[in-house]
Amino acid sequence: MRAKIHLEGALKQALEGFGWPWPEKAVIEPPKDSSFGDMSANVAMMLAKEAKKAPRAVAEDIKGALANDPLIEKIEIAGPGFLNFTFAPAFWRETVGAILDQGEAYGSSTLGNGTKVQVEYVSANPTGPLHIGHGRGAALGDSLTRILEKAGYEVEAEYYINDAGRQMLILGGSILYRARQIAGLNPAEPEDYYKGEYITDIARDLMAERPDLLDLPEAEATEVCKVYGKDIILEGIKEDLAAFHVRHDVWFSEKSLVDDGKVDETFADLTASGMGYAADGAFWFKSTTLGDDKDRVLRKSNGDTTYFASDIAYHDNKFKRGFDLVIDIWGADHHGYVPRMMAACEALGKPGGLSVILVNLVNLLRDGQPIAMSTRAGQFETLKDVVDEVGSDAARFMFLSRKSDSKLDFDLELVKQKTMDNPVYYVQYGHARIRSLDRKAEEAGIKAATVNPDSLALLDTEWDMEMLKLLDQYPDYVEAAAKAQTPHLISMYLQELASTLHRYYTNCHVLSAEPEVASARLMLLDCVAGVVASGLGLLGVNAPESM
RNA sequence: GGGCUAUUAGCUCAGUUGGAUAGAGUGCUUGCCUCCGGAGCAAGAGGUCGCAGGUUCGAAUCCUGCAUAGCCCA
Repeated sequence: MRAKIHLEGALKQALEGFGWPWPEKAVIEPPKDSSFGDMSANVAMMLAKEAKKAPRAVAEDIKGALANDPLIEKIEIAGPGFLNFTFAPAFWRETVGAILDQGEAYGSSTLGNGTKVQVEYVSANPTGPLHIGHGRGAALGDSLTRILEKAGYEVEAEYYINDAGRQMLILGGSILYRARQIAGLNPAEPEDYYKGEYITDIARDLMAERPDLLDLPEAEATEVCKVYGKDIILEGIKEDLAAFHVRHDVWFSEKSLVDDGKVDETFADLTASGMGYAADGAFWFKSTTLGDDKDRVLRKSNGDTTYFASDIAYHDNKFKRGFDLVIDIWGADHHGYVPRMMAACEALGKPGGLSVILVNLVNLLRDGQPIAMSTRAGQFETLKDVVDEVGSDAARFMFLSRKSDSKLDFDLELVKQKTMDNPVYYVQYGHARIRSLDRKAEEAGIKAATVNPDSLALLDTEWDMEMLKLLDQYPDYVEAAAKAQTPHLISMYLQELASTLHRYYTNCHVLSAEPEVASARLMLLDCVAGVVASGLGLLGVNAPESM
């Protein structure tokens, strides 16, 4: 980040001197191949037309203007018009000071500038325990929350409880059915019901608490079952999420939305803005004006409101709570719903206010063999089972090491392994290794150096430089992950950081070096451990002192 | 039937707004311990970026068609 800021400033000044505009699409970043230098800029190519010169000639002019910068050691021009910069070692060494000064705040930025963001995720119907697929959404949402906060956004995490629809009636009916079975009444099997064993457990508990249950009228009994079941299941969901270190600030009830008349309010708003109308005894959303192929029903002629209607009202409510940006995390099977929801937000006067992240399927495997999952049939691997078996850290890292919108193979045996097959151990081991070194150093009476020109000058090997350059990039990765809403960038950075650390460890011995050098290296490794811990923290993964 | 998303090394996957010689890990081959945790490090081999056109100084990336797979809607 320091390198990027310095270079951008210097380039802007140089371009201003020539009277050339700053190209909007300029890319200033470390080149993919480090043999090209420390930082690379493609501005010359983009200015060629403006300056009426060949890209190479433009690059030569810029190079001349920056020739006297004391922090830049070397400037090279590559064929296509890239300017490649190599910074002086002294510049990189100051990264240590920046990291130690900022402490845990290192990596934060003002990118978000206090923008109010809501991240809504998991939001599974309270009709059964969370399964592995919900776990992926949970890891993503929680990590994104942490990353956005680090990047200067004001974030609220929310769980939307679908407690008003048909699924809840089915839940009530399922519990009642099991209760009657337990009582030996031989009831008729419902058309559609949840078959999991947990339903029977809930029915048994409820009967102990309400011995009068089966004497109640059908509708009332179903209602009692529904409310009781929902509360129990929701409690279980909260426990599972807590064990997975997932945070929700607000638990928002769909039922409260309906009961408070918010749906009708939103209908009125839509009518006022010309985006809603009544016809054929129903109420319609005029989505055709926003590119949909047909208008959508919000309230059917029989008076029932559709899922879409409560979703619009819910998003209306979110915006009225003052969020500048609303991020929804959904299962990828709802992708067809995205344009419609986007259109609805536009109709609510918030174009661009909604961002939907899709989370694809998780294939749960054991030793390469698929484990069958089906919620309705009651046979599935729950999130709890998986977390109990492989641990929260390994599961979260696995979920967050791929971009969300692609299918993920989750092999329990691989995720559990404490080997190179499993990147989370590689990264955590890096942290533990530094801490182990700290303990050894303490025994030997060696302390980390303080930041001063003498101690910094001892960080003079190629591995020191490599390490410092990568540490300097951490804030850039945080910003990139926040902008693109992709936590897996952090995971990839951490793997690279760990790899560089292990290389450093092998090539630059600490305790056997001269005492001053050992102290300087301990100081650098303190920075590395801090950044590893910070990055793992963004993923919600623990940074262990020893393993 | 209409639509969305994917297809990159043997395998699992990165690749930001179009930019340099397309990158990691794993697996395979071969090296490195009188030394801080070898749970490590290093080197090598491995590619028609699904196929065919197009756009331009330049395409894994953008456009069109086709193939295959998954999902959504009717």
